[in-house]
Amino acid sequence: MATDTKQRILDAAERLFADHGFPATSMRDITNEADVNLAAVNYHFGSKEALLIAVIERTAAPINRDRLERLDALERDAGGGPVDVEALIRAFLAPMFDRWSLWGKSEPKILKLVGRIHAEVDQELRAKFIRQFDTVFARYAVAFQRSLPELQAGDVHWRMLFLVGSMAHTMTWGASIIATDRGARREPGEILEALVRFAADGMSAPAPQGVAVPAGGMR
Amino acid sequence: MATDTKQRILDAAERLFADHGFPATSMRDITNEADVNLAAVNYHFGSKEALLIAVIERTAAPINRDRLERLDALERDAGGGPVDVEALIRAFLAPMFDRWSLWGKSEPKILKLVGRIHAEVDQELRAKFIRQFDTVFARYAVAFQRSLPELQAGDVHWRMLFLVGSMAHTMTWGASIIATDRGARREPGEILEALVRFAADGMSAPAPQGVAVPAGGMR
DNA sequence: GTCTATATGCGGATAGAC
DNA sequence: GTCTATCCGCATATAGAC
Repeated sequence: MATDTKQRILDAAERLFADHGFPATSMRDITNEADVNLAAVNYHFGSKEALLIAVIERTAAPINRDRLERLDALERDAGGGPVDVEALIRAFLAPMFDRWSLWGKSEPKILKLVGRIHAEVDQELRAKFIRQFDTVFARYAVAFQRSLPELQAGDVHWRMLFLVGSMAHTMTWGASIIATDRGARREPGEILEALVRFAADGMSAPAPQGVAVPAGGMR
Repeated sequence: MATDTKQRILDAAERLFADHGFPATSMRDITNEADVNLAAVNYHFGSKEALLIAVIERTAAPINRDRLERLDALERDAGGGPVDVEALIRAFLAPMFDRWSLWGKSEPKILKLVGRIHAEVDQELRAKFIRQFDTVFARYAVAFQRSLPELQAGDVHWRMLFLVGSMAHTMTWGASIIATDRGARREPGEILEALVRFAADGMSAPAPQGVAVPAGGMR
């Protein structure tokens, strides 16, 4: 069963990379967990790094495709006009939370891993598969700019960085918070809505006053 | 020069841990960078892990002390009443950004590392020095709850997670964005204010409607 | 396709001379 | 306190039998 072996390796790698990170996970860890032979990884994928890329591809690619499709739909409906900021944020975030929901009770390792990708991986390696994310980021940046015309492009970028940070951190640590913190138990859908609310108000906050204040406020 | 050797090891470790992460950085990398002997690390610190803790202590401890002092001051001024949310957020964030400013033009490796700590480090290791952060988090959670009484405690926790995520991500990736993205160049103080604005509006967003809505809004 | 056995190198840590 | 030399285990990767 060749495909089964490949799948089991991918599943195990996903779990372990998510829990311990890429550098801290050895191929022996992976092959033990997957209950396959050590040599199987190199046979099927070529190298540990190639395995990581395969894992990422399997998980991140559909999410990013989904993000772009939702953005397309929103822009089509808006007919060239600005899209509602909250809808924009939801379109960006929902593809990740949807997959969390799909996993039901079990921990969303996929997302923890995707969260890690944003935060952990070394710059050079990151660049290899962040290409697709950069495309998504750029498309959304344009859309946000159109919906928030009073903001400078740089301000939009920074606020999007804040948004991505909230998302990545939530994906990485959200599950363990749910596990430990009694009163903070929430369904993925509720967390999504909480984050959408938080980010929508943050994104729509008034633009920073430049150096040239119209006199009155300062001093 | 014994103390000099210790300092150089700490400086080099800080740089390398920040850039490549803890597991991916070898002691040989560190001692080469610091231009000291390989054995010096174990002589002065005992182990690689103990070195990481020493690095963290040197950087994170003052930041967290600062956070608590600012919170004390705010609560003293408020005389038992609720503290302004924006002031609360600024008190939490400013200690990190202040240190960024202190570094002037050079990259704030310290902060990138602190950002990584929140995102990368393995749960068990993390627990060792996150104690102090947990204290800070808990104190601020109480203060936020008092300032946002319409929110449930769990909602406050989640929003604080979003806030921490924005901060950590900004610390980890902010410098490289400044370096690459022309129009996004900002002073640390400006980024702080941008993040305060973003998070203050996010934190103060309306509470999520529970299941029992007073009829009228939905449908 | 899957296995065992092994090549080869890097990892953290230490012994012991100076 | 600082150095060299070295232990020893684990890392990735591969050769070659089945």
